[in-house]
Amino acid sequence: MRTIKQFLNRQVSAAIESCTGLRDSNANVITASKVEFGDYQANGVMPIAKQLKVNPRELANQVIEELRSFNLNIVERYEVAGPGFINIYLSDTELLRRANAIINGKLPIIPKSEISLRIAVDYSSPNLAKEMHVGHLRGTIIGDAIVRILEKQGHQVIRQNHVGDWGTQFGMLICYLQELQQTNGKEYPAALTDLERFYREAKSRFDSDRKFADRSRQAVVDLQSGDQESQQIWTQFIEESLNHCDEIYSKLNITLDRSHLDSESQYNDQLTGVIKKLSEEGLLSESEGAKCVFLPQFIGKDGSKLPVIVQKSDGGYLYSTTDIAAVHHKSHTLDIDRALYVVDARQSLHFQQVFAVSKEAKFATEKISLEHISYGTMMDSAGKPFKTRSGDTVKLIELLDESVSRAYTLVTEKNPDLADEERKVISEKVGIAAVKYADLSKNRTSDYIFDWATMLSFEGNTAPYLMYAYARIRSILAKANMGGPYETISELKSPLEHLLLTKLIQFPEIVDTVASDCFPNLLCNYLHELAGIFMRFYEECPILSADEDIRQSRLSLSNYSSLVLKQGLELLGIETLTQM
RNA sequence: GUCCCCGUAGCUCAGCUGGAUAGAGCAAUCGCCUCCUAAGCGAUAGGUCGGCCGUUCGAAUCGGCCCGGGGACACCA
Repeated sequence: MRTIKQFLNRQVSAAIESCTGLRDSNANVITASKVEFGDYQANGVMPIAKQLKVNPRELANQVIEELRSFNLNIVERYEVAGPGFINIYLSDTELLRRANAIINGKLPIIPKSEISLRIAVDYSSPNLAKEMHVGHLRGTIIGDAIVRILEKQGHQVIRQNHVGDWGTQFGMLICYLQELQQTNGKEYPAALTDLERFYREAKSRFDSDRKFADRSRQAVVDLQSGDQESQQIWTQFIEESLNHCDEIYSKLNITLDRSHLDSESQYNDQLTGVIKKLSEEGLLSESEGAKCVFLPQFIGKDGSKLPVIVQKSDGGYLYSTTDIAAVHHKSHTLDIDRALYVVDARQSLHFQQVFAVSKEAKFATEKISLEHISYGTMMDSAGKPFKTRSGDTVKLIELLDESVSRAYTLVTEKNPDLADEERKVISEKVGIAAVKYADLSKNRTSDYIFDWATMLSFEGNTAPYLMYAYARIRSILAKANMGGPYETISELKSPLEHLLLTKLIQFPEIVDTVASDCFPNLLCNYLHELAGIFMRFYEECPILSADEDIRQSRLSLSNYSSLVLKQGLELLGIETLTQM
C-alpha cells in the first residue's frame, strides 16, 4: 500500500521516463507549498530539463501530456507553473472514495509497511543508582513514540531498556545499605523511598571516609565476582529502583515494562569473549596498561590516535565493552535489521566508536543498520543545564506532579462546573500530555529549553490544543444524536473541507517519514496543522444546523478528523479525552 | 588543537531529499460567545534567515572561509 505522495512520485517519474528516456528520475513530488499551487507539486522536471539542456516549461508540458494519458483517477488536473513546476490537483471524487473506505474500516488509517523489519530500540535507559530525573525525560518520551510508530507500521519492534545497573557506584550503594542495615536492622528498604537522597548520602560517605571508599571498591569486585551477600543487597536495591522507574513509566504512559530490560549486568559474562574476539581479529592493542582498539578514523586531542578502551588497566570493563557485546547480541541472537539507540547527542562519539568497532570485528552482521537517534540537552530558561535552585537534578516524578497540579488549577478555572473527580482525571491526562508534547514537538537534535510558563500555558501548539480539538469533535458527534455511524462524506462544499480532507488523507505520509527519520516533531507539526484546519472548519462551516445531507457529510468528515487525531496522539503516547 | 551540533520575528521553535511572496505559537494591538466546548477563530504588527564568498534557472536549505554559542575528545556512564 502506497501513499498518494509515493504513488504520484512513481507516476511522474514514469512520465518523465517516457518523455526523456531517463530511468528512476527524482520526480520530487511534495505537498504543495501553498493552496494556490494545488494539492501536490512536482519539482523534479526543472533539474532534469537543465541536465538535458531543454526548456523546462516545455518538458513540463510534455510530462503533463504523458501523465494525462495515464488517466489517474486520483488526479483532477495538472498545471505548469513558474519556471517548470507541475501543480497537481486531486480529484474530490477519488478522495471521497478513499476517505470513506478508511472511515468505514475497509482501508486502514495507517497502512502496513511493505516489508516488516526486526527493529531494536534502545531507549530510556536510566541509571539505577539514582532516581530518574529530567535528563531521562527526552529519551524516554521520544523513544516510546518511535516504538509506537514502528509497531503501527507492522514492524517487529524489540524494546530495550539498557539500564545502568552494574557501574562502579553500586559498590558504594551496597556498602551504605549494609551500614544502614547493621544500625537499623531490617528497616533499610525505607531509606530507598528517596533514592536521590540515598545516593547523595552514600556519595558523601564515599568522599569523606577513606575506609568506606575502600570497602566500596571491594564491594564492586565482590558483586561482579558473584559474592552472595553483595548480590542479594544489589538485587534488592535494583528492585526498589525499578519500582521507581515503573511508577514513572506508568504515570507517563510509557510502554516499557520489566520484560524490556536489557541491563548492563546481563552482559557481564560476555565481556571476556568480546576481548578475545577483538584479539583474534587483530584489533586489540595495549596502551598504558589498558586494552584498546585503535581505528584510523578516530583522532584525539593532539592529533594522536584515539583509543576505544575496552578493558581498564585494573582489568575492569567499560560501557563500550558492554555496548559492543550488546551489538553482537542484537545482530546474532536477535537477528535485528535495524538497531536504534535513542541516546543523548553528547554520546555520539561513543556510538560512532562502538558501531565502527562492532563492524570491524564482525560483532555486527552485514545487514544490521546501527543508528544513533541523538537528542539535545534539556536546559532551563536561562539556557543552562536544568537544575534545581540548590543545583541538584530535578526529579522526574516531581516535575510530572507539578505539571498535573498546574493542569488541575487550569481545568478548574476553565470548567468549574465539572465534578472534582472529572477535573482530576482531565488534569492527570492534560498535565502529562503537556510535558510529553512540549518535548516531542521540538526537533530532537536541538537543545531543549524547559520552561514552565511556555509549556503549561496550555495554549498554542501544545497537547491541550490538540486534545481540545478532539474533545470538540467528540462533543459534536455526541450532540448529533443520530447514532452514527457517520461513515460517508458525500461532498466537499467549502474549500476548507477539501483542505481538511486532503490533510487527513496525508496522515500515513507523515507517519512514514517519522518511521524512517525518527523525528516525532514532524508528526506533532502535522497534527497541529490538522487541528488548526479543523478548528477553522468548525468555526466557518455549520455542522449540526446544516441541511441533512451536508450535515451527514460534515459529521463524517468530523468523525474522520477525530479518528486521525486520536490515532496520531496515540502514536505520540498521548491519551485523548472526550471532554475537557 | 581536532571533530560534532547550533545561530531564522522581542521569546520558544517549524521549515521534509534546494523550489514559488520564509511559517507557527507565546507576548502586543484590535475584532468575534442569544450560535455545535472562547483551552477557540479572524485581523494587524513584527525577519539583511549570524556574516562574506561560491555552486545554479532558483539557497534559510548545498560548499568554502570567518564571527558567536554549546558539546565531545584514555581507563565514569
